Amino acid sequence: MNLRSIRYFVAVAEGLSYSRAAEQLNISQSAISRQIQILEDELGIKLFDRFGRGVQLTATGEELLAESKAIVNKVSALHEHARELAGGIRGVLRIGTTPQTLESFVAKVLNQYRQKYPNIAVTLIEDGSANLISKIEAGDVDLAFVALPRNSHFAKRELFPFGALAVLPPGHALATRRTIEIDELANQPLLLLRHSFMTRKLFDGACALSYITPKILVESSSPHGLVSLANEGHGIAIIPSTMRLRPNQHTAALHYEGRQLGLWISAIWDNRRNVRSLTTDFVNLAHDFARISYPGQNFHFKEMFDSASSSMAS
Amino acid sequence: MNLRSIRYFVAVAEGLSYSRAAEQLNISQSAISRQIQILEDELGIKLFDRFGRGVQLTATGEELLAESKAIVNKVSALHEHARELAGGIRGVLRIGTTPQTLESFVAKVLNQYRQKYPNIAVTLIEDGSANLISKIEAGDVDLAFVALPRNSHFAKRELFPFGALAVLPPGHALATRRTIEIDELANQPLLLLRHSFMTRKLFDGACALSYITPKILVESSSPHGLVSLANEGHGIAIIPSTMRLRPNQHTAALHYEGRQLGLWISAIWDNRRNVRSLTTDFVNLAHDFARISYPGQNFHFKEMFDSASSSMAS
DNA sequence: ATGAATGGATGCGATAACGGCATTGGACCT
DNA sequence: AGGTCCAATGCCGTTATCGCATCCATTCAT
Repeated sequence: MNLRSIRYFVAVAEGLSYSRAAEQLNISQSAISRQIQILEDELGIKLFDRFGRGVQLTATGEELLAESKAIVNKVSALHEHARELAGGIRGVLRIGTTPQTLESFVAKVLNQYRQKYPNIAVTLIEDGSANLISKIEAGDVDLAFVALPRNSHFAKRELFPFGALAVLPPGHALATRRTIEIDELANQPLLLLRHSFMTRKLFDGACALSYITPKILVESSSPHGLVSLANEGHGIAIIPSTMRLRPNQHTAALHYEGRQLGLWISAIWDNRRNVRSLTTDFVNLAHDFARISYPGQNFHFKEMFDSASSSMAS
Repeated sequence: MNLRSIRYFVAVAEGLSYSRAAEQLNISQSAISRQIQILEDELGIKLFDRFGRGVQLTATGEELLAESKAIVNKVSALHEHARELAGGIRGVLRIGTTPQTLESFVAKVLNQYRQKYPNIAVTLIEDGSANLISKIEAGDVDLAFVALPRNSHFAKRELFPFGALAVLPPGHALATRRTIEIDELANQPLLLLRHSFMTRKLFDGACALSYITPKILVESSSPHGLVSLANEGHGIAIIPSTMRLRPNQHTAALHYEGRQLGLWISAIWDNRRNVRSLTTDFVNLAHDFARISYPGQNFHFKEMFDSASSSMAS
């Protein structure tokens, strides 16, 4: 069964004439005649009664007409839908982020994006970095915002740096410093995030490389909680620079061997898959946004930001 | 846009493999590959991501899959529906009859028909003979039961004779007769049906040919009413032999020049149109039914019945 | 009644669509 | 590295489809 014959059938049934239908479809009348015959043979049914003057739908033809119209319409709808998707006019964009990045960055970009492309439904999936990378791999999300390991094969675009900050209790010996070396924290009571946080991974990595075993006082999933504890003098909190803090909150950047302990947050996606314009649009928007403002930009990362290129590497 | 490519797309999407889909559809893998490419080009959309190992639906492909499946299913349904219609398993049969024929004959045949073909919906259209013939002409009904004029070009099958009966008041001079010639009614007060009734038309025709102007006492649309009036002695009622009467009701057959005044009730249809098996089935049933019993068969029409052929003339 | 006009059917040849086979090329596994 | 799996592609035969011209039946007008 062919769509062409169904289309012709509907055209003829609506115009009640082979010739008219042919004209309307910009084909010859013989083509119509043949296709209708093919359809009739295939279905084993007479669709039209032929008179000298014109044709007329049979009772069975009448019954099948509604269904046929529906099919033709459905196909048109499919085509239209596809065209919209191709133009990125409509669709679903699935974005994965960590809760922190969502709050501090993605949410703002998303606002702009929604204004610019109101017909695109964005689905946000919150998860840890590692899980997000799996989701990219599996195709469950189109795009993720994570700090990417260096050996990853995904396409990425670096957006902004984030680093580990130390929040020092008021009056602490290090409270006046703007930067702190990892070694200096060796014997300090520490307030740390859980292992699922990229900040914690960075910190653990630096400790391991420095042969330091940190004194962990508290391990929490709440950066804000750690900051409170620090302010009350319980210890030094290690938090991501992307956190939104009180303006007068004193912090120091964590360094390892004189270099800022941090990574680039990137938009990453899978170039082996079809990359839609929806996706690149979002990435571009995020990139432009990060050039102007990004979370934690007041925390001395200018040099990191300037040094790194932001290219569409694969 | 071609149905074939949509089918292939669905098959691949469900099996998540070109080769598997090809095997399932009994075609080569290359055919699949091409059709998917054609579809992708046509829609301007990537439907699958190609990896070294297999393929995977893109997000857009996912979105279009549901619609595509729906289309494939709709087409299957159409095909199935058509197949049923072709086999006469299902469908709508539109039958036109006069109210009298309906009550006395068609209703009984219809009962049998419904038992035999329970899935066929029968629509009954009641109307006068002339209107029914127009409806056949226009294709508004598939089949009609009427007394057909001799010059009609429709296909017909003669079912049973019907004739004009005279109902005589008790004690009337002609009350013992079994047959009455038209001339004998010349000066009798008559109880007649309206002109829309075939019986009346026959009677009027015979009167005209006999140069008789009948004395019309009552003109009614109710045969039963006429019979009542006749029994009360108001005059002679002229009614169709198809009427159901009390067993002891005395009647005489009306003759014109020695011949029974009557016609054949036929099933008629338009052979220029597609004639479905539903229709011929009903005709055959009606014919078989009439061989065994028909309304008014106890009124001396055996010779008429035997003399006429019942062929599928066009 | 007869010829013109209308409208669908059909034979024929050109062409596009389609499928199969064999082969290529990339990714993955061992 | 070699083998395997799987999709892509070049080549070629087959089928589907179309347009043109023509035919045929019916209808309409003169």
